[in-house]
Amino acid sequence: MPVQTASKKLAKKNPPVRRNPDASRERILRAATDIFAAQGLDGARVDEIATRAGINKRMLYHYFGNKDDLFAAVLDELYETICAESAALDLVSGSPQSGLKKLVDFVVNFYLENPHAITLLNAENLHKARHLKISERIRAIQLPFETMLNELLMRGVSEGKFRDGVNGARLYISIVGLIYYYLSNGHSLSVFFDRDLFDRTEIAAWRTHIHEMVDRFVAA
Amino acid sequence: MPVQTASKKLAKKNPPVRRNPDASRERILRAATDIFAAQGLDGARVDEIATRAGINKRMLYHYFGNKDDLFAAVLDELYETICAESAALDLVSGSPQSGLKKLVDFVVNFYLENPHAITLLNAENLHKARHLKISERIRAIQLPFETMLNELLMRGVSEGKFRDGVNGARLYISIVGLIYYYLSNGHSLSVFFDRDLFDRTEIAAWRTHIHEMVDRFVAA
DNA sequence: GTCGTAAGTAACTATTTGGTTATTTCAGAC
DNA sequence: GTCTGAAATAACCAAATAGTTACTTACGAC
Repeated sequence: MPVQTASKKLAKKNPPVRRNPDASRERILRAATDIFAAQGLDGARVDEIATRAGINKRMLYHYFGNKDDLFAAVLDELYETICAESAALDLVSGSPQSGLKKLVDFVVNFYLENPHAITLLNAENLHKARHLKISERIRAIQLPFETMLNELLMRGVSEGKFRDGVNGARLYISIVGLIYYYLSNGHSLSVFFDRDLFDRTEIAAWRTHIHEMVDRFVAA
Repeated sequence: MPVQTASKKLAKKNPPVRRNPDASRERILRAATDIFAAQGLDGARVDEIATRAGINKRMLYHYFGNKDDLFAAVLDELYETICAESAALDLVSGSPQSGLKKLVDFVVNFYLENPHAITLLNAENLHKARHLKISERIRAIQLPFETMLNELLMRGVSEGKFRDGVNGARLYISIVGLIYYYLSNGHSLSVFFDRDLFDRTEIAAWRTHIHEMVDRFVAA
């Protein structure tokens, strides 16, 4: 109680307490993304998120309701990003082979540049993707991407470059799986295989490896 | 709760309180495996593990020290199992192709039959595999497996079945990655691709898909 | 038999943690 | 100008939770 007199009394040394709802919301989301990614949903601490965001914890509840909904907001943003960036890819200009290369590089780059994504998606799947279930919007963005990929494959077939019968969805899951597992379980794998899989050259070699696998899989 | 009053009151109706240290330890480990797998390291509750194991929480601390060490024990058993079962594979009898098929089926079956493994390994890698770091023993068991796999590949090359230059470790990581990611992120993926990837026929198709990818990757 | 040790139990505690209450203050609408 | 609702803060709370204490009891060695 006696402490408050200071903030109440003098406007002199009082910091103006600038308001900025959008920025506050954004900073909470950024902090939550970092900390949920680093510690998981259960490992993350609301107080730590608030501190990292540099806001009062009460604001976090003000903007996001509760911890679980905050996590859902983080996830939603991630899903949105993945879908939007996938859909924004141009796979049709150029040859089918170069289109496929572009897709592989995009996926590899995405998970290399967004290490958050992996641990967040793991946390989400540990909880059986319960935050995703609702979103019809996701599906709406995802569909064009699937269509585009299948068209790419069909064009490859008609041009005699790809074999027939390759399923687009499965190919996509394979590409993601190859980079995702490598990064997600890289710590274990590095011990098992006695080398640092996060080393630059090792990662570069893995990228080449994925390209090879994909090329050979679709080759006519 | 009301049942326990019996044990407190009279020695007459008192159940003898049979001792069985090995069984107790084992039950704790089983319960811990289940619950760590379902909730993660941070999500799991020590009380819940104790209850599930049907023992007093104090015993858990008696046998395993603390929560983290219990998790380490669970992980250690898992690593041991994976390495032992991998090393026990016989990849040399039969043709190189059938040896490789056997390996793929083993890996796929292992993760299908041990769904625990995936969430446990994810929990471990969220913590940067800090429970694995020590174990030289793991590496000692893993090495023969690597050697066996490389020999299989070399034999395939010399028999003109496989192409040259395929790296055993990378091939293995690819195989695991393909089934692991599919199962680990199946909940998200099922929504994205609007079908139930955990359906029996869907899983069977995925197994075939992995076989195809591997075959085409190593083919001469 | 008896005795020391390990197995087992119930009740407790210090702390952490998600979430609230009570209150103040800024900023834009009118 | 002033008024109202949203933005912001500090202090608080109840429940949950990892880990303990103090004690009892079975069991095998001798």
